[in-house]
Amino acid sequence: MLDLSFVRENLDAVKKAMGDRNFPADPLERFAVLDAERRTVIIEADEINRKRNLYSKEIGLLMQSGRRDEAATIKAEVSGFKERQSILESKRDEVDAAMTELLAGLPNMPADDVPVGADEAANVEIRRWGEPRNIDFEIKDHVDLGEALGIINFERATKIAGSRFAILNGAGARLSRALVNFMLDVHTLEHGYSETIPPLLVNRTALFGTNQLPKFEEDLFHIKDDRGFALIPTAEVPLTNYHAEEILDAKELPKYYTAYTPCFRSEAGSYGRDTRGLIRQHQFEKVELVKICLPEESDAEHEKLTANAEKILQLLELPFRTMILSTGDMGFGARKTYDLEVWLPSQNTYREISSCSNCGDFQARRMNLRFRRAGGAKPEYAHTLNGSGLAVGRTWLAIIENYQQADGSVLIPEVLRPYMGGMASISSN
RNA sequence: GGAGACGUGGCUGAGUGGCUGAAAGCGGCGGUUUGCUAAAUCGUUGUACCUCAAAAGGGUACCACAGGUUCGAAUCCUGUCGUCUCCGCCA
Repeated sequence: MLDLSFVRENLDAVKKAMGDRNFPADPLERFAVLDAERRTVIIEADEINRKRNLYSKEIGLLMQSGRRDEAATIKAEVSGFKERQSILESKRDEVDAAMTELLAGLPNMPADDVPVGADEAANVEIRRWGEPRNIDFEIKDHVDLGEALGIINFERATKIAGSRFAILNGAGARLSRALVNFMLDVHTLEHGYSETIPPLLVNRTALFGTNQLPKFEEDLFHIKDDRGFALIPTAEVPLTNYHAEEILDAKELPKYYTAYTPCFRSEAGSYGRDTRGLIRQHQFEKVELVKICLPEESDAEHEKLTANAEKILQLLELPFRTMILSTGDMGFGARKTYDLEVWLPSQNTYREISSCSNCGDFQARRMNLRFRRAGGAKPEYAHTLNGSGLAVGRTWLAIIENYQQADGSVLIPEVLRPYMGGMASISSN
């Protein structure tokens, strides 16, 4: 969420940012009016409260000195305030709620070095790692390969749950488990992240904190329960909210958290897209990276976090490229995002496998996550970052496709073999 | 699921209708003392919003959260959420 006085003082810059993001700026047309209205109401409400407090104090004093008649006179007078007071209170609530709604509905300001552009076509490649393998036989995709190997099953998943679900079997399930363990080991043992097993159901407050609410309600699976639970769409939600409403000591920062969790997304509005295979599922596995850090360190931490995710692809020897997303393609809460895209032979292109974002203080303000520098300094909002390290399902299919052999078998990347009990390839016999 | 207790500032913990934004202690910050450290001692120390060109100053709100009673609520009432103890059940 953007700061009220920031928006007030930088209205034109905010409008421009909304435009760059392809975001309708019309909510901002209301801003100045609403802001003025809000202040008018606050001034009048505070003033009437001040008078009431003054009179009430006087009544107390009169009562104590036994002058009950005088007290009663003033009492009668103050009673007259009640109606006006309650009108002002409700007006104030109304205006405050409208302002919060307006601000909570605005996306983050893009960082200065984010390319301006309408959509993903304006994303800029900043580096590339590895060479796509030259495959001199007919390339199959992971669905054909996996089904032939008996390690993935879409039909039965559809029978049990529906479309956009998959079942992994045997070596396929084990490969997924191996990937999770491998990723967590690298991030905890080499990159310094603290492993966490968070709740998979979260409340609405947490969802507001990481900006799934109020705008992206329909992307979530909601639990039929009066506590307002939803299934997490990403472990970013529980990990980032971990320190919500806290004031951390600056010395404790940065904090690095990682978690493996299933993630659940309704994929409302993506009906025609990626219907084949494992790319876009209602339920998928992900190892998430989250950092909470000082404002002046977030850019450097963002680079490091992105490098941490890239490291996994390098160790797995999967070719990828790193993109910086344009203003039009960036997520709601991000001020800057790097996407990692892995090479998929079947699509002859690179596809997103990780998204690493610096959210600045945008989420911290929503969840009141602050820190305090040495001594009696005022609390400040921390910066939050998140990234996939990596999406396990997409890594799984990238391995199947990139490591496919002419006979339909699939080699296991060297680093994963210890996690697979020494298995060197998956084949149908 | 049943019964009971509780929820106060960075922390511990007083406070059962007005003089309480809140005692006291710890911690933090500043001063004095000190060769340094430690100790002692004095002062200071919540957050948000409004007002103000700014600062100073002034004001309002906040004692889990949301309502209510009252001229006046941390304190009384109702609901919600959470924590603890005992019983039951369970991975």
